[in-house]
Amino acid sequence: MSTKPLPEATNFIQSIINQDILDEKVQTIQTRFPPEPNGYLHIGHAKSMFVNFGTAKLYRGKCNLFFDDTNPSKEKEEYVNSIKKDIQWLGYNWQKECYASDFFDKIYQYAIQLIQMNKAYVCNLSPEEIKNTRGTLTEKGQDSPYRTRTVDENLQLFEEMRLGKFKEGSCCLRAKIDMASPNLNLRDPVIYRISYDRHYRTGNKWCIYPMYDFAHPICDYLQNVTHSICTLEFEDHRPLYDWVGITLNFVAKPKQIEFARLGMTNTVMSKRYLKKLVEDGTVHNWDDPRMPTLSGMRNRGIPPEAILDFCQRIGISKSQAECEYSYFEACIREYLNYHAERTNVIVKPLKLTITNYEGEEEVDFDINPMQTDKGKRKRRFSKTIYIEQDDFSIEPPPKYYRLKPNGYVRLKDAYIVRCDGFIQDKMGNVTEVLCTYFKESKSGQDKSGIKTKGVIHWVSEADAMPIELVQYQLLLQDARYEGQDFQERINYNSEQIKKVFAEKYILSLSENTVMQCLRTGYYKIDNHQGKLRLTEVVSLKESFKSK
RNA sequence: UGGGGUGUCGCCAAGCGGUAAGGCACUGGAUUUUGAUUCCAGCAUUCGUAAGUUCGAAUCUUGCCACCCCAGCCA
Repeated sequence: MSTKPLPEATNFIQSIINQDILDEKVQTIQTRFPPEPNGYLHIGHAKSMFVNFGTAKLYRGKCNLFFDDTNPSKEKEEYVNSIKKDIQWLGYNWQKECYASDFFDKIYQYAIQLIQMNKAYVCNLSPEEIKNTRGTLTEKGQDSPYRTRTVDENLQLFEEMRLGKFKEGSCCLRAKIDMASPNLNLRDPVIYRISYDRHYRTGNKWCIYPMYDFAHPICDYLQNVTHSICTLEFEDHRPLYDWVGITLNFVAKPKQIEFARLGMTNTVMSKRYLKKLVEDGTVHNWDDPRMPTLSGMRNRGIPPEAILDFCQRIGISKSQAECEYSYFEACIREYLNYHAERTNVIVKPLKLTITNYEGEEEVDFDINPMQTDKGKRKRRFSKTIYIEQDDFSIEPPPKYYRLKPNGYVRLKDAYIVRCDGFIQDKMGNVTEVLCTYFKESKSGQDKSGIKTKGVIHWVSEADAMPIELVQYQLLLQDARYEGQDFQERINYNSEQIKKVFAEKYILSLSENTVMQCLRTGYYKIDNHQGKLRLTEVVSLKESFKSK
């Protein structure tokens, strides 16, 4: 018996594992993260990774990456590559990289063993006939007429299935359990089926493929998995999972534990929908910044640490939960506020001329006010600068702290200015603001005595450079309870490309990706084909709220 | 409807018979050269509901109620 103290259980999974260790049922913990390579990973998978990799780490155990590739019609190499990339991006390392397809030979042997034990039979009922004889929720099913075939006959037929002598759907291998079971999964489930689709890894070597319910417990066992953690919808499958282990006499039986999958407001998580968005061209690809995929989030500038923090904070339970998106955003903001290097970007530029200023000087600003040891950066201040259009108003609403005619405002890290006038075009749009500055009000050495409530950011003409703005707007209605059609639920507006101004020195940063917190939004600035690009994803729902 | 689950603040979520943690959101107020951040303060006499056991129940028992999952040769 180990004297090592058990990790304190912070969720029900850990309580179960602690008990298993106390009961000496297990020593080292082995888990697995089991995606099917039929799409890209999304934030829901991040929760699964957090549970599987995180649990293994907590107990100083191991976690494998296991590709559940038993359905050749849906799986692709592209997906396994993206999955591996996304896991690494999140910061997890797997112990072994396994594939269900690596175990096909062994799974096949186990099927034969089952037949020899008279626990499985080849059934010639059509899929529709199987459906019709399965019974209903309230009525028991009927035994297949092929249930009583002899072991030798089953062995012979299964071999012929493997050799490709039968058509798809003409027969399958079924476990012989109980057609009267109240659990539908136990009514002689299909465990092997015929498919002539080419498998992306095994090619045409096989034309019979194990079903999830048969392959999964075997693969877990062969990987020495101690705790097979999956989502709630598999709870009904646990008796079947256990049946396989017991019937095949596994020495160490892995324990299946289920937890609630992640649900979030204002977005959809199901791969079916995400795939549809990609296929009908609503988004560019799986990694479009509007997608809730991990690669989409990466392109949107969401740091992996924030995703993991979110998974940590929402907790693991069995209640079907739907987290508010604002919880996730809080995690992102918290991380960015502490880590993001600040820079100044003017999205909608408005020229501001300081009429009584001549020449040029340098002013300092904190690279990150949360971490002053990161130092300061120099920026040029001059007669002509650009401010945000929103930071100037001719007819300001009450409590408007920013620049207005005859009003004062501080230019961050520089001087206080007063608005003396403005120039409009024929349409009445303000094209330029005229100001005077106060020499004694310089940041850090202010002797002017002027108090300003507002502070606005700016970019000087000398430092300004245009960058491409790629702005995606999305309006995601949470229509899960509204029963609307999918198309009505999700309306992605087309992107807008604009010119914005940023400061040149963001080019000189060692990393080409700079995160910035601007008010409550988040942006990503990167170097795209030699040009600076600002990516912004605006939730219309949120922006309505703020107005 | 048979089976399997879940019900603790608007949203997550601790609690596991001794008298309701925490986070998000929200609301006040203080500091502030990002209307950000930070900081204080407020926010469930009550744990789906009704009985019962107990000196004492969110925690145990029983009956109701609500919601989710299952009738793919998908995972």
